[in-house]
Amino acid sequence: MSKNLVIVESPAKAKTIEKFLGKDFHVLSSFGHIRDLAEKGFGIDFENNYQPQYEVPKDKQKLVGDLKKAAKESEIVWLASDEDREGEAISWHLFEVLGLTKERTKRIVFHEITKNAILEAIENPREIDINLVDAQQARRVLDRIVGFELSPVLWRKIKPSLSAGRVQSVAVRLIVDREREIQKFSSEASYRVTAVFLVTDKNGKPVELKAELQNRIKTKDQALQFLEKCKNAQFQIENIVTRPAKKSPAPPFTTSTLQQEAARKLGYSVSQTMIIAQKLYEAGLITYMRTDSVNLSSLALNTAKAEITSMAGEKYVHVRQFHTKSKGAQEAHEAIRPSYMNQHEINGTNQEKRLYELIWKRTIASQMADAELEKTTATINISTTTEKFIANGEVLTFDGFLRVYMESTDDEGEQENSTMLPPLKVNDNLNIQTIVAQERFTQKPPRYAEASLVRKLEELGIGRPSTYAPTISTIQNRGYVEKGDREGELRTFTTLTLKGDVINDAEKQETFGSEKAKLFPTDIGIVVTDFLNEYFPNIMDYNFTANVEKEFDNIAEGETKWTKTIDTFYKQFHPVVEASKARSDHKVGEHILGTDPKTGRQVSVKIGRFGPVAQIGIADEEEKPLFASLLKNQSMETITLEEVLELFKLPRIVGKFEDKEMSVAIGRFGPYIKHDNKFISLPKEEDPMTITAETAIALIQKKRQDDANKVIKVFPEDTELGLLNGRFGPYISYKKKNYKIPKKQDPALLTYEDCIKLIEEEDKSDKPKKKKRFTKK
DNA sequence: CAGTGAGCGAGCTTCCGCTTGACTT
Repeated sequence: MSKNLVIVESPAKAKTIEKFLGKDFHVLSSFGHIRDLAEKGFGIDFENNYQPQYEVPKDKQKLVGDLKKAAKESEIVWLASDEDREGEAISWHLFEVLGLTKERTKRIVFHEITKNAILEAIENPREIDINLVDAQQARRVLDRIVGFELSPVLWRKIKPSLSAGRVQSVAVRLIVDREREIQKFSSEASYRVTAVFLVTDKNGKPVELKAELQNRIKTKDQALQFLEKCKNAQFQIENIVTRPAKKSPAPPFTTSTLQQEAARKLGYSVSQTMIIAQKLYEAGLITYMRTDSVNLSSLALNTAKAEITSMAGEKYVHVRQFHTKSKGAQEAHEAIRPSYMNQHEINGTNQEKRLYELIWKRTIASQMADAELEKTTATINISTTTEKFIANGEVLTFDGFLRVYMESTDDEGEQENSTMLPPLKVNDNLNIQTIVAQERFTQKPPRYAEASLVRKLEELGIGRPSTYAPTISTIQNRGYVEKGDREGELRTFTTLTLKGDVINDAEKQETFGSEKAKLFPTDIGIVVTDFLNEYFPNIMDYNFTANVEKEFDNIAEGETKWTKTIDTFYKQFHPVVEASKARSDHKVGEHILGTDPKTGRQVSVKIGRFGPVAQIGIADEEEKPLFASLLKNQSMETITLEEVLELFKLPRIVGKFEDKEMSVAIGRFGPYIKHDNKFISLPKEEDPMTITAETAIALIQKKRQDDANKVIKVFPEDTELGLLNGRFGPYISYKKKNYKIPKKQDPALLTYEDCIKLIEEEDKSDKPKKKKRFTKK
């Protein structure tokens, strides 16, 4: 055994570091935190000054045992977890759990995985910073209190299994607030006026010069008046200004900017990006992918410089060190960059290749020279009015970093590619070709996509690089938010065209506002957010995290005791929770739409056990109430009495087939036909209210056909056993459980005995399943 | 995997941040 044991957080890091340190050092990994508050209950002793009750979780016990053993066999244990609040706490937990002593324990930190950085860290050990650890304990305990006090209130008031927390509830609020902004938004029209002139280029050939009127025009009448004025006007170049301009490269990637760019340029979801990046990291191709730092190691800077020089020449090099702007950044790691700058591309899946290329380009570009431009603005005078046309031109005089990388933006605004202007002189008279006044509308604020929500959270200092992707998943899994598309709407707009002496007035149509893979709040999300906003405005405040972070900083500085901070918070927070529980009115979010004209009973909507539900009658009445789930595209906020009454027209009998009734209804998975106790989903284009018996029969027969194709083989020995074709290829179905078939095996050749063998093998290897924690559907 | 939602009551759900696998419908 080695004399020295080094413990880091990540196994990939351990492998790299071991190479730098040589034989006397053995490097192991803690795989993140090794201890946490007790899983059940609060895990906090409220009677005893908020003493945390820590436990080693089941899946960490073996690891902790191994670490203990390794520590015992080593002379010195080097705790090398990250240099941030969480990392310090990990070191402290290791110290406590492994039973280490101060004499033979050293705490070291490094921000980059380079040999020099690590050797230097070994030269400069320190002790565990208990103040920083306390700041982490405060963070942990606060999050537990907020989450575990609020969630049960939601179970009681709205629906079981819901959740609330410092991060997720604010994330949902952002989406709900944005949705309301969009609803409130009314777009304003104005006229954008563009002119096309004919001028001659260097060779005497006619070319077009496009220019835009300085200000937009408010109304159609005014636009017409303007065009009238232009009919007999002279157009003359009044002024030409040319000025140099620069574009600078974006900083290298952090977790959040990588997620944004991968979404924009490659169309990856936030979690997809992280999974692919993890692969690249484990293969040693990139640095750590969960980071808030834009910092690059000096090694990286030097090798990037060399790479750019050999690729493009020294002129293209501009070494920069960027600085993190985001709130609450802890900068324990480098920016995300390629491990080796001279590796332009990699082997791997297509997705891995593309993500790597993106990271490589962004990193290299960040160390390249600014792009240089020459911007030209020509002002064009109109003889009959004081208004001016402006023509903009742009010439790239030096491409600089643009040679490898251009950052994308979320703006879908009307951007015109600026190009070079033809040669112009002041006082030149211009030949007008057309002037077009086109009606344009102000745009609704866009809904958040996954990545733009992450950007907003980061901006507010809410959440950490390691939690962005899980948070996005959580709010979708809880049913607060749904990712979806919205089809664009059609609208007409007016285009006025002046050509010669004639003004043409035309109406055209365009679609607008279509959105893809955006986050929409559900009724549950809206009701939960409204409820939390009402009772817990402090927690829901966009600045709540930033405010408590200041408190944590004070603890880290040793100015405040962490239990004092928690005590102050809890004494204020807990009574509010109790008060919200005591509220004895009906379900939160319930509202009454009117009365059923047939029975005179009350019609209302609320969040039920299975989501939004409409109800006729109330529970206390002698006659039981009737219920019907809202449709996917309906919202509790906007649904009308008429629409609700429609819902109760189902189930509807559409006719008979083979002497059995066919009925249509809407279930958990959408509209379906029920016939002979079998269920058949309706395709999207069929409306359950209008579907005919003929169509229904056709669907039933199609379903029978499909089912027949599904079966590869059945066995006379046992009717419960079947070989079937499924979404993931052939499989064995037995007693309602599914079993795999080995890939190389031809399923058609399997005998009854083969199948039973496969089933027994798989049942045997079925390990006791872990609690479903992340993958709950 | 499917028409649920009363009422009774037991027992469960839940947070955020560090880390990787295991796991397949």
